[in-house]
Amino acid sequence: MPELPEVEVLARHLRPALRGRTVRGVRVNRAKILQPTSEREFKRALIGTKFKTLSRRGKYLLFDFQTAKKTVTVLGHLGMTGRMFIADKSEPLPKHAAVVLELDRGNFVFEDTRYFGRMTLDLAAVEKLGPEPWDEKFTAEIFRRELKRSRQPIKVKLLDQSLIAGVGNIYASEALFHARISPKLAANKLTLAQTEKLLRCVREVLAEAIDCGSTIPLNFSGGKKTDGLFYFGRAAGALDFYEERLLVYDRNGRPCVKCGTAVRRIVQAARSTFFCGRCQKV
DNA sequence: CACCATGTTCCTTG
DNA sequence: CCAAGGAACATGGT
Repeated sequence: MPELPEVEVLARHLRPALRGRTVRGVRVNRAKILQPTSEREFKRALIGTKFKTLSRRGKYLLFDFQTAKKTVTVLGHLGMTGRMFIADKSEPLPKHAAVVLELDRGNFVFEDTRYFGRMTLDLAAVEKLGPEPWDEKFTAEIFRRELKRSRQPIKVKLLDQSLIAGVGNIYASEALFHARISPKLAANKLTLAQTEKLLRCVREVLAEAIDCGSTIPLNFSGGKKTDGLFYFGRAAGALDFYEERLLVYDRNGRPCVKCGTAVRRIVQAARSTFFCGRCQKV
């Protein structure tokens, strides 16, 4: 479930659920998820600590746990299929529960079928991130200056987390559609006006997704497939609510909502891109 | 069997 | 040194 909006919504749900909780024990079913932190190191650092705060940076979650002496920060990333939720201790763990924090009340479960996610004490990844989309210092001028250095298609650059943090494959296509810019346009060819518009659209698309997700009472504790997958309504077979919000993503061959032309799917940097060849000319 | 999937990192090539 | 492309990671859905 992982792009910036989903991670932000998850953080908002987890924060109150973790408030005041203490870590009594830690279970690791997939040590790979912790690397480069070792299982022993991870357990020793966390057992006995108390949850303090949770923040988001790009698609990463930063959990602060506290002992009398110091703060321990855990970096979480959902990869492609990761989910995090608080479950009653009586509930059976899902098949791919990678890490479980046994709390004084309930379990914090990190489940990830493909195990691409992370739960680690190594914070190096966040230091490589570019600015948050809403960072006021991240102006269109600065954005454009960075884009000038690359001839890669703009869609591919939007996925570069060191350029701007949090945009993923779905919202990259969506933002470009909103901005009426072709995903194939070379990054260094964007005009300042286009760059301004794109930055505005990235912000709008992400903000809208956060709003939308935040209004939904996610049930993270259940085993249902749809839990937490709020933007994947179609694949999860539910919520047409979402379907309407994604205007091009995963809509290959279906009519563009603005002009009726069939939405196209192309492959860029080994990832699907969806766009309208008529609305997104340049 | 084939192909697809919300992400990141590492390796190679130029 | 950098940019760019592709494979790898691991599992499941269609």
